[in-house]
Amino acid sequence: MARGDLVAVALADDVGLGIVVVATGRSFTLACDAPSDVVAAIDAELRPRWVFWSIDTASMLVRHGVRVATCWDIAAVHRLLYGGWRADPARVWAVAHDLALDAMPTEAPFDLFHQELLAGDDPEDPVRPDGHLSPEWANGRWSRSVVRLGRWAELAAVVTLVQRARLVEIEDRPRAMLTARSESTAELLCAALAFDGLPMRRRVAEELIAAFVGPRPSNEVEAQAQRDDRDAAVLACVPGADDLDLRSPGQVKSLLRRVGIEVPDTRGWRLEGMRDAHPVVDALLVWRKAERVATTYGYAWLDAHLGADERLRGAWSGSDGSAGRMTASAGLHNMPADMRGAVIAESGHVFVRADLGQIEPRVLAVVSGDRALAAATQDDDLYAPIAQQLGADRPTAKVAVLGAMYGQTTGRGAHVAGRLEMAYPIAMKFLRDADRSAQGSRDLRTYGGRLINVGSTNANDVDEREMRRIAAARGRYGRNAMVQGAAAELFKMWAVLIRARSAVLGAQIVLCLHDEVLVHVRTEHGLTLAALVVDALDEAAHGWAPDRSVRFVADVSVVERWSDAKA
DNA sequence: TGCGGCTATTG
DNA sequence: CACAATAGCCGCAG
Repeated sequence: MARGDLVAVALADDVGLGIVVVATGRSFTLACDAPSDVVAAIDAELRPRWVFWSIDTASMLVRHGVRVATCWDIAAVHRLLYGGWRADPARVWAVAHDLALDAMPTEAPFDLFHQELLAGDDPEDPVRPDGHLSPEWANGRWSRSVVRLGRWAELAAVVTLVQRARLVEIEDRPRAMLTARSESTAELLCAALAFDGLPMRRRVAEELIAAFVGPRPSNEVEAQAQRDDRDAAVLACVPGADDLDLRSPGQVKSLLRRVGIEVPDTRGWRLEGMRDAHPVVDALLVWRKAERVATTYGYAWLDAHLGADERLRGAWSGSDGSAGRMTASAGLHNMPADMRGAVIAESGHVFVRADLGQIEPRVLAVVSGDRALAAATQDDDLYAPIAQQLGADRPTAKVAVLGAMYGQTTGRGAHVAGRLEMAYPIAMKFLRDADRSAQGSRDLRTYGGRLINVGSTNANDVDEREMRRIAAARGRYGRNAMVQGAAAELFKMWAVLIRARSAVLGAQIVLCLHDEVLVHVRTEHGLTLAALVVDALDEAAHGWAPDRSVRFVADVSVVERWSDAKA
């Protein structure tokens, strides 16, 4: 048996850790409430692909100070195979055994009536007579017993085998097994990201916030006074508007109406061009910026998410429920650019920051197999050769390509859509096919094998016009999900390779942002790590798209502040 | 109190 | 201003 095929199941709950190693068809329990150094030793010596039911095990291991190299994350693979987000053991088990989901048992209230109903069940068997998993077991009955632990681990091994078989069976998706592995290992990365946090200097962050909303108020009265001052600056622009509430879109609309500005909504991009129409417009936009900082990225945000060790922590998910991008809470994925100046490497450390250039059109070239588009990716800036091909300027070419990937049908991009179709017919057909499938409520599967669940509309609920509008939106969603999803798969392969290769440098990935990665490392290893990150992209891209006809590029820099790197 | 709408931030 | 996400406040229904 190959080293990588050795399967070890790690299970963890609040009280401890258990391990079962499965080899050549026989399983034997190594330990229950095993010390974490046993896990670490097994990982170092045997390098198994650990099997986890979910990221919870990885998180538990990380909290115990153990970072294993690779894993098979049953929940992550389930999401890949079947789409959506729900992937608890009972559901995964049922799907793996083709059992009806609506017959899935829920945990019975502990009373005599249900005791009666369950009389035929064996509490020591996690599988009920109807084939479903016992909810009691799914909720932790396996813990603190060597025998039950072994039984629970066997089930995980069984599910793993079913999942592997189904990945192989997916027609026309040869990268599915590879994707399942990297999606699994990305869960280990997420567990570490949540634990480690993003270095952020509290004093600097507070200064940046103060620049927008003033010093930290010491009580609620002061906070209210600051709010009132901000509001007054806007309301003073319009006589008699003192009692209007700027936080209410309807009242903002009437505020604007008083100065002769009639708008269907008050979104920033709509008001942007009207700054000259009346002073209140500019005042309102400035107010909105400050209000955003005050409510979402202000002192309360720091207090809630920035630890005493000056690390910003949020919850990480290896894939969202649709196309499969990573998600993060606590503002880690939508922190205003102005706040990035506070993301500063710790003393004696630097960040290696890298982002993939123009990843979506390059990914489109791979997944569609369009040779003409692949040729364009040889350029550092692929929009340059595309513009030349279309006989248009670069901004127009870029808008057209992005519009095709998002499903835009109006505006400047649509103007050259015909020429885009002529120049890159394979890529355009790929997008159109995805659009059409999704419009018809047919599920899609990404290049790496992720199922994209496409909803449907009940014709009774809406009229014909609304029906078409929803179908069109579904088409745009499907079109984009095929590109965005594949890009997410490539990104995660890159990220987990960086994680694996940079472990010897003591490096820590501290942020993943769709096409960008931030790695924290001791200063003396900065340049080595930067080179490693570039090599990792080459390796990931080659494994993902072996024919090498599409070029991927990364912008890499070694910096002390995140904001120093913005290209 | 929960939820949809509006708004803003990011890729 | 199309695709995706998180997140806050308002207004309304229950």
